[in-house]
This record gives sequence, C-alpha cells and structure tokens, in this order.
Amino acid sequence: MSQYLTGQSTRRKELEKEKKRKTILQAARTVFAERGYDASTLDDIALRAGFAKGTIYLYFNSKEELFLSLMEEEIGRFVGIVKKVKSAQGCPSHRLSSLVQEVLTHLEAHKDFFRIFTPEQGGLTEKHHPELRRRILPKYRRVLSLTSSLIREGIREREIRKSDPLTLAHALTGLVNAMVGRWILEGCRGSLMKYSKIIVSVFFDGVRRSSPR
Amino acid sequence: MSQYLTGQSTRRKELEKEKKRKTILQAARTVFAERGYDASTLDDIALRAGFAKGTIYLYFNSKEELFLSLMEEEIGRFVGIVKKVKSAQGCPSHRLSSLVQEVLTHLEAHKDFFRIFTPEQGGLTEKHHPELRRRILPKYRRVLSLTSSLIREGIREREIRKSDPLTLAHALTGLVNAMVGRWILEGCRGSLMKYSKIIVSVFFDGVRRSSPR
Amino acid sequence: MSQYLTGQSTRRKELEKEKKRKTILQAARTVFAERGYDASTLDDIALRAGFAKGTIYLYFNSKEELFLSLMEEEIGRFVGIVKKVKSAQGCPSHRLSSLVQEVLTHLEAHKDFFRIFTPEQGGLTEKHHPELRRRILPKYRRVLSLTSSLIREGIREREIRKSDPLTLAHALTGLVNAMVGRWILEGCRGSLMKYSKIIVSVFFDGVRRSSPR
Amino acid sequence: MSQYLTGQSTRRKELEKEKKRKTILQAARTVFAERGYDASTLDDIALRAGFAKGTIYLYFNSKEELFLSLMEEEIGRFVGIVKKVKSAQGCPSHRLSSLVQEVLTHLEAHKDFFRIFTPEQGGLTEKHHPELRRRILPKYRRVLSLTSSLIREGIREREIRKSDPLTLAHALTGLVNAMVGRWILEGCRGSLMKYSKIIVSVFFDGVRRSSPR
DNA sequence: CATGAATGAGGATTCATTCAT
DNA sequence: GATGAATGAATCCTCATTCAT
Repeated sequence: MSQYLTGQSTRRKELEKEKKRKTILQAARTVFAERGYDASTLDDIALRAGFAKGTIYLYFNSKEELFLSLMEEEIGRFVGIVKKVKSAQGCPSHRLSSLVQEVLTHLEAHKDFFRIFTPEQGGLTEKHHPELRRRILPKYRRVLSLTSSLIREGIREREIRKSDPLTLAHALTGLVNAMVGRWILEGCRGSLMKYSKIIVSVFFDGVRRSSPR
Repeated sequence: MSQYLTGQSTRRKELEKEKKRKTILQAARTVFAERGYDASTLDDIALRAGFAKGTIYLYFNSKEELFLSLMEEEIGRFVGIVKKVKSAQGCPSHRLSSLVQEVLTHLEAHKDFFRIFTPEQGGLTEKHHPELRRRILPKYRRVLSLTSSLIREGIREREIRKSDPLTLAHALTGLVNAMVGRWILEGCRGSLMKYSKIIVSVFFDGVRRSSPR
Repeated sequence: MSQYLTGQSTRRKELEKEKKRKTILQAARTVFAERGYDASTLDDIALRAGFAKGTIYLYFNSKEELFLSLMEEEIGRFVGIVKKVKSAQGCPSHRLSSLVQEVLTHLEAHKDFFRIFTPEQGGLTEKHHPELRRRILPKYRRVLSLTSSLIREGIREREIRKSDPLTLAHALTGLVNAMVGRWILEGCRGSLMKYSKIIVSVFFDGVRRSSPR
Repeated sequence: MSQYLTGQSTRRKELEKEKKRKTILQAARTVFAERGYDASTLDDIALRAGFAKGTIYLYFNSKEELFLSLMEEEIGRFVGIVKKVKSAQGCPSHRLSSLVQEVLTHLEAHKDFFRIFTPEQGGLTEKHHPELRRRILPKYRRVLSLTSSLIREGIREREIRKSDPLTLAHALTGLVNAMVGRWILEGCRGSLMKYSKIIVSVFFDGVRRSSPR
C-alpha cells in the first residue's frame, strides 16, 4: 500500500463517488420535474437512480438538500449561459438575441425541468418551504442580474432606450417563459427555436404596426 | 308557519350556506396560495375558515373539488375582466392598455393567488395531478383565447402588425406575469400599477432606442 | 280542548309515532341487510326512511339500539313461527316439516335479512360489540330452545331417536341455513321452497341408500 | 463476499421476510376473527404483530390484500384437508366420516377464525365489499365442490342415495357449521370432537327412530 | 460503503352523535 | 317534534428518515 497507490485509489474513489452523485441528481431532476417538489418521493428517485433509498442519504442530507443541489446546478447552467454570451463578441443587442437562442436551446433539451425552474413554479412557497426559497432566490436573482448588466451595456451603447435594466431583464425573461410555456402547453410541437424570432422582435420593436410611409 | 315565512327561512338558509361556502373558499384561497396545492392541508383550511375539518366536506366533496371550485372562480374573474375590456369603447390598443391596468389592479388585490394562477405555478403536474390539470387548463386557455381575439381586432384595424394573435397574447401575459413576479420578489413595494406603463410600452414599441434624428 | 279530545289526539300521536318508528325500522332492515352492521350508516338509513338523520335519535337512542330493536323484531318473528307450529295439530315430525316450510317461506320473503340473522353472520363479535351480542344471543337461543322442545315431543312420541334435543335443533337449523346459504350463493334462482324436501328427508332419514332387499 | 455467502444471506433474508409475513398474518387472523373485517384496524393488527403500522404495508398493499391473503391461506387449508381425505383409502362413507373429524380437529385448533370463514360470516356484503366477495367466493366454492365429488363417489358406490351431490355437500357443511356454532355459543366446553358422531349419524341416517322389531 | 426494513408522524376522508333553530 | 349543519375522533395509507446488517 504505497502512498502512491493509496492516492490513486482515493482519487478513483472520489471520481466514483462524484459519478454516483451525478446519477442521483439526474434521477432527481427527472422526478422533481415530473411531479414537483412535494409530490416527489425519495422512493421514486432511488428507483430511477438504481440505488437503494438509504444510499441517497450518503450523498445528500435530506430531500431538501438534494433539491437545492439540483437547483444550484440547474441555475448554474443559466448563469454559465449568460456569462458566456456576455463575454462573446458583437453588439449588445446581438448578444441578447444570442442569449434568447441559447436559452431556448437549453430549455428545449431540458424542458422537463422548466416547470420547476423558478421558485414559484417549483411550488415552493414562503410559508411551506421558506428555507428552500431563501437559498434558491439569490441564485435566481443572479441570472436576472447578469442579464440586466448585458442590457445595461445596450443602453450605454444607445441600442436600448433608457430604462431600468433589471426591469427589462425581467421583461425579456417573461417573454421567454411565456413562449416556452405556450410550447409546452401545446404539446412541444416543433422546435422551441421557432419562437426565438418573435421573442426578439417583440422585445426590441414591440408589436405595433410600423406606420407606413 | 305560513308558506311565506317558510320561503323566507329557506331563502335565508341558502344565503347563509352560500356565505359559509364563500368563507371556506376564501380560507382555501389563502392557504393554497401560501403553500401550493399539495402542501395545503384541510386542517389548515378548516382552521383558517373557523370550521371543523369535517364541515368542509359538507360544502366540497374533496380537496380536489375545493381547489377546482377556487380555480374556476379565480379564472372566471380574469375572464370577466377580459370580456369587460373587450366590449368597452376605444381602439384595440387602448383597450389592451386598459386590460393590463385592470389585470394589475386585480392582481394587486389578489396577489396571494397569483402564484397558483397557472396550472404550472400551482404545482400541478401531469404525472401527479392529471385530472386537476385536465379540468383547469381549458379555463386558463379561455383567458388567453379572449385576449388573443382582442389582439386580432388590433391587427384588423392595423394597429398591430400581422402576427399570430395567440402568440402575442402569450407574450403580453408573459410580460404582465414577469412584472408581477418581480414586484412580489421585491416584497410588493409600492403599487403594482407602476409597472403598467413599462409593460404597455415594451409590448407595443419594444425596448429599442428610437433612432435619433 | 276537552280531555276526551286531548286523549284522542294523544292516541293519534302515539299511532303516528309508532308508524314512523316502523318506517325507520324497515329502512334500517334493508340497509343493515345490505351492508352489515358496521358498514351501515345512519345517513343511509335516514335517507331510505325519508327522515332527517337527527330524527332517528328521537326514536332510537343510538345505532346500537336501532339494530337491537330490529333484531328483536326479526327474531321475534321466528319465535312466533315456531310457537304457531308447535301448537298446531299433527304429529311432531309433521309439525317439524311444517316448521321447515314456514321458515323457508319467511326467509324467502326476507332473504336480505338472512345474512344478519345470526349474531355471527351479522358481523357482531364478542370483542367489538359485546353489548350487542349479550342482548341478542338470548333471543337467538330462545328460537333454538323452542325448536328443541318440539323435537323433545318427537322423542317422547318415539318418532325421533333418543338424543339431545337441543343438539338436534341446532342440526336442523344448520341444514336450513345451509340450504338458504346455497340458494343465495347461487343467485336466488327458483323458489327457496324447493329445498324443503331435501332438508326434511336428510334430517329424518339421512343420506344413506336404504339397503335393497 | 463470495457468491455462496451472498446466496446464503439472500436466502436467510427471504426466510426472515417470510417469517415476518407469517407473524403479520397470524396477528391479522386473530384480529379479524375477533372483530370482523370492517371493525378491525391496522393499528390493532400492527400492535398485535409487534410492528409499526407502516410496516404492514411492506408486506401487504392494503387492508383488503391482507384479508384476502389470509382467506386464501385459510380456505387453502380446508382444500388441503378435503384433498387429503379424498385420496385416502377406504369406502366413501368412511372417508366422509374422516373428513368430518379432520375438519372438526382443524376448527377446534382455529376456532377464532371460524366466524369469518364464510364470506357471509366475515361480514362482507355484496354492496359494501363486492371486490372482496368476488375474490373469496370461488375459493369457498372450491371446498364445497371437492366435498361434493367425494359424495358423488359415495353415490356411485351405492352407499349414498341418488341426490344432487353439491346439495348434500352443503347439507354436510351446514351440519358441521351448526355444531361448531353451538360449541362456540356454549363457550367451547369440552372437545369439539364430541360432535363428530352426531354429525355423521344425522347425515347418514337421520334422526328418525328406527322402527322397533 | 450500500442496503432496505422499520418507523411513526401526518393527511384526506367518514360518520355517529349533538344541538340550535 | 323535526331538522340537518357542525363536530372531531377514528381510520387507512404515505413517506422522509434512521439504522442494523
């Protein structure tokens, strides 16, 4: 048992452990998305993950922690997307269009998770799950904050009219969510991407018929 | 004694009963809004209504029926608002502005209920509550459908550019929801009405800075 | 308001009351027979009787009392039948045959009640309804006791072999119950009376093939 | 470690599980027998079995399933008895006598269960427990059917007079039940076996006094 | 580490009984 | 007397969490 070997095996074990954690998170994602937080059971999750119920507790302290880890990961992906787009090349409005497309691409691939993306939609209420909300909201706000700073760039570069950037970030998010909601409501027919154009055009130019000249 | 009196007392009883039904519905509204469907208990509702648990069952057959009645009533109010605005005077875009204001006014007064207004937000999933969803979705669609027909008027009268009216109805709804969501997220500071202008202006004209002359 | 008139109206009221009592008992009979003691609800009984639930308590102190009154009445009919047959003319074995026929006639007309005729069949157990059992069993025994005294006559008159009359009464009752049970099990096809002959012949002569000479 | 050991431990676990299942069934038998189906609670059963309430559900899906499993097992014992006796040596009437004795022996050892042996006695009604009845009746019929085929043998061998065998099977069963019922009614004094002779003699030869020579 | 049996608090629902009208 | 609304104890079943193996 040289230190070297021990080190290696420790390393392998850690990787192994990380892999199992991911397996459980993936199972949890599916189940939570299907049933919402309260209606999801650890039995369901364990079954889908292919582990025993007790095993989940080796990786997560409670149902709440599991959900929280999941939300952190999920929202983290959005943070990643916004950050990537923000640091890309091009003018702010172009990058905002890219953001819409990237987000739609992501949501299409993870549509099950959409319904629990926001704290509200996850069915988490202030009264019943205050702790969960307290820990998720900041992450959620971070996405909006990053988006708003991209909008702020647009304002600075005179592509977007002067207005509270955070408010506009909420507006853009609202348009995206509305389209995704509609797409799901109508059975996910076609690609979600088809809504990209209308989102961007309504956001930038509104719905008013441009007066004929 | 006399038929007259009997009639009166029957009448009074019915009113009494209707009043109690309303009391229960109001309690249910608060509790469901606070905790979502699954996490709400009939104990909570009964306690808040000031009745014994069993009493609820004299007015509603089950938790599901109670929730459904509530949703019917709530969504019915939105239907009422849209219908009223639709039949009002004025050009379509003006009436759409009014719609936004009316809806904001309503939501400000019923903010607790906002989070369970849509089936998604109510935490009702296809897997876990298919029946509830099946019965609520049509009502929800009705609101969007009515809104879209107002938008269609705007298109016909060349105030709104040619585009799928239902899609635009979803877009407008998304903007409203986003602003209400933000307002709640930030602690309901100030009047919700302050968002009316930004919703309408983004919806009609977008966020693009009008090119300087 | 002469005393006379008062007396008359008191009398009428009593008759009225007795009639309502009967109505309730009849409804109870049907419901108890259909569902057994525990599964029968006062709601069911009230509904069938056409009275309000509370009204039942004006005539019977409790569900238990109601059931007890019913059983008393029902078993009383059997007592009546046995007494009538006992005091009829004819030799004991002939009267026992008549008893079988009378009982079958009665059960055919009251087949719903058969399944709760005996304390066992009514689902009343020593542990769960000791009081009910304590009060019903003596009445039930009375029927058997009366039957056994008819059998005793038969023994005295040398029509029936010397044997414990009560045991033979149980045996006869067992044969009758078995045939009624079979009749019900097979859907009450045909008249119950068709089993009269086999009951009597097995009871008196057994099933052995008489050795040919 | 080794497959062998794993196999062994799996085996042991299964045995363990089977044993606990039996424990629960035994507790259920006692409780159901004491109180009937409806009045028995899972709390009672769990308490008597020495498990927590929830544990019962690891072994049986519902109260209904538990009761059904119990009835299957119990009626299965009767089927076993009849089959064993049927295939024994000796003439049919001798085997029928043995059957009576075996059944009495069994019932004496399981007297608690007697009162819920038949669907009627279990307090299961068509209206209130149609599903339970539907699943138990066939098993109950099987016992009678097997008995009747033994009687048919007796007829074929001219020991029993020509008569519908199923009817005679019901008759024999009725005699047995009557005697057991009496024994229980009188407090289970003495051995149930003492009734064996009278059952057999009434069944074969009836109660008529053989004419003096 | 992994398991899954066991736990028991908690929730929807029913129903005998009471009581104000 | 008659009513039926109200009560709340009781019951079946679920599920997050623990722990012995």
